[in-house]
Amino acid sequence: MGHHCCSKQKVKRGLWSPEEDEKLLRYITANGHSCWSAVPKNAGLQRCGKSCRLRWINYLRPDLKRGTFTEQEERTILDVHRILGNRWAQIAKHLPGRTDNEVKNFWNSCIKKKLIAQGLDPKTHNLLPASKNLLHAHGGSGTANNPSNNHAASQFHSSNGNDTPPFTISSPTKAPATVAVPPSMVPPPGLYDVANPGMVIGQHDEHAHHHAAVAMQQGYPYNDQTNNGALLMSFTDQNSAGVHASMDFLNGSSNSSSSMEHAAGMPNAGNGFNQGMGMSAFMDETAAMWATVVEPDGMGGGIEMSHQHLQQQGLGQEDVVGPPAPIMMNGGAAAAKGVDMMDVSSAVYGSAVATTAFDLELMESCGMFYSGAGHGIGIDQLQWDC
DNA sequence: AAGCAACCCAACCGCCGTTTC
DNA sequence: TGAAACGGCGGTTGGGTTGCT
Repeated sequence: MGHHCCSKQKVKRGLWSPEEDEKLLRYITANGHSCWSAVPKNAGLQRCGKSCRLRWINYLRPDLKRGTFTEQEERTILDVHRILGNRWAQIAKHLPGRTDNEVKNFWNSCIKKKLIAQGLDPKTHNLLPASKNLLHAHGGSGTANNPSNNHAASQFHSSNGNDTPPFTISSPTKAPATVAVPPSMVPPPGLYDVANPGMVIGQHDEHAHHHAAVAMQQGYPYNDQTNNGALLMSFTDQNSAGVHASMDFLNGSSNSSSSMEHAAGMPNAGNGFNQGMGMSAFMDETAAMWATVVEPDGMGGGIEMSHQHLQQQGLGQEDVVGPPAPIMMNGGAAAAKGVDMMDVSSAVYGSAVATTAFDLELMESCGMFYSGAGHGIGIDQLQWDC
């Protein structure tokens, strides 16, 4: 059963001949395509309007970029897909000259396989269960989240006795029904314990200038109910010497990679962040949140927490400041882990310097910061009125 | 060289939301 | 207000190409 516009007339199907291409190209160049259903008749083609539209969009359009995808394009696809999932048209909008069909084909024939080869689920960008099991088999008692749930954060445990995972992947793939954050709830810059809404761990002030802020009162600043992709996703690698962080979104309008550049891009928003300093935070379904602050030189880092809160958690400042120290905040039980962070994209592509066109427009286009009730956090607010 | 399998990608299918009448 | 037309999208298909045996 064909499309209704095709069922009315006898139309040709299959590959387009050069003659047909020329007819369509000539017609649209001269007349445009205000009404696709009229195009085949006016252009003298035995095709349905839908087929003409597809041919124009995917092949004849003059602004199309042909040829293989660049590494940068590849990274952009990966980054955007992580957030949007299989919304190829949206992804393609961030790749000038590329069509949704092209992106989709490239994903299915190339990127998807790369991810699978890396043991990652191409849908969620999480580790595949088989890979998780493999890594769990390295030993150590687990603090793992529900292992049957591929969406949960995956934690692996090294044999070094400190129960520190070799790396951690967290990907909040299930968005809450609605993240409605009234403007009054938009918190000031500071570091927040997501598991305890309202609990301010760190304040932004002149003296504690390395504090980063994540304002996620009840979950994720994410309102795409159909998407299963990860909003925030990072690897943490305790064995890495440098401090790397990843905030895979929020890299502002600047071109940023998915690792350090993302983290460094975030502070560009201004208030609440210092230039060149990034924060990485990611959460899992148990509302656990990891966070770290990254120094621009990649040597410092760690998290500064309020002394009061540290005491509440039975931690001293030295526990979290200094060495790279992402903090896991889960139900108020903070645990300092000496881990560094590496973005999954870098893990896949082995590059931490490539850039992406991923930008704030995307965030808005997917409704990421807007609640259904109209009380969501706007991009401008997310940047803290920069 | 022939046969086969895997891969690529252009095109189709069917659904959905929006617009028009 | 509802039906039809239309445009757009994501999933799927199938023919052509390439690589391997």
